[in-house]
Amino acid sequence: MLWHRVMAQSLQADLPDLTTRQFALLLQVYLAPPPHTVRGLAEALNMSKPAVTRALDRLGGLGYLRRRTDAADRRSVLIQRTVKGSVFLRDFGDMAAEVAKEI
Amino acid sequence: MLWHRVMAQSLQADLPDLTTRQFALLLQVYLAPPPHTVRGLAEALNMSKPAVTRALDRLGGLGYLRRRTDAADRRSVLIQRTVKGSVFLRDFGDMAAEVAKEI
DNA sequence: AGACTTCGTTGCGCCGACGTAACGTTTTTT
DNA sequence: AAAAAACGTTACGTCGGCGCAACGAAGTCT
Repeated sequence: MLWHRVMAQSLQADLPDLTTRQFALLLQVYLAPPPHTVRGLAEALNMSKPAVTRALDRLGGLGYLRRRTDAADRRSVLIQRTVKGSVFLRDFGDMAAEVAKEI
Repeated sequence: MLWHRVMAQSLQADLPDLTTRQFALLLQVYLAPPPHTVRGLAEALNMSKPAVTRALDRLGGLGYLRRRTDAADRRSVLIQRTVKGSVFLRDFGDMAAEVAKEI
């Protein structure tokens, strides 16, 4: 019910409209233990590597996470969390909690 | 945490990948008081009418809701719930509840 | 009855995300 | 040192959803 209100309001406010994959990727980075690489994320979420790359472009552009080349293996890119992403997910978690309460 | 697992599993299993708008529309139909018309949904969710029409095509194709021409005003189309849609949202609600518990 | 309004849908061009394949860079193997 | 492999990105064509505009069908007004 509140979830519904938040989604409706999210559309009304023209908030960032994330794809299912983009959202799943965000959750994976924040809720699964690091380190996170492009390849690892692609396997975990059954996405192609290019799809992960583009989702990272999008989420990075929104400031929800950051890329960082691995010092130990310069081929790899490590995905890191950001304050802005944490806030975004915190808000979403609160919403889910209130939804659960009303059911 | 469980939400995250479900989304990840949803991708793994190639479950229907709903747009934010499609999902919001589904929630609106199931959680807001009827009757639901195309125009009403468009206003409530800040979507254009064609967007609503096509979202209904998609969700109807999945069996998550049904169209029904209004007997009183044959111009209007009433959007109705289905068992399949109820089950889908029930599962999603359970997921949200467990997410909330783990936080 | 005829003009006008309202409802949902369809046609059109556009933009974003997708997967496959190819690429440059870095590391590992022999 | 040369060859092979691994990592992430980019190029390319395709598909789906979007908004705007136009349409047919149905109801309302005078």
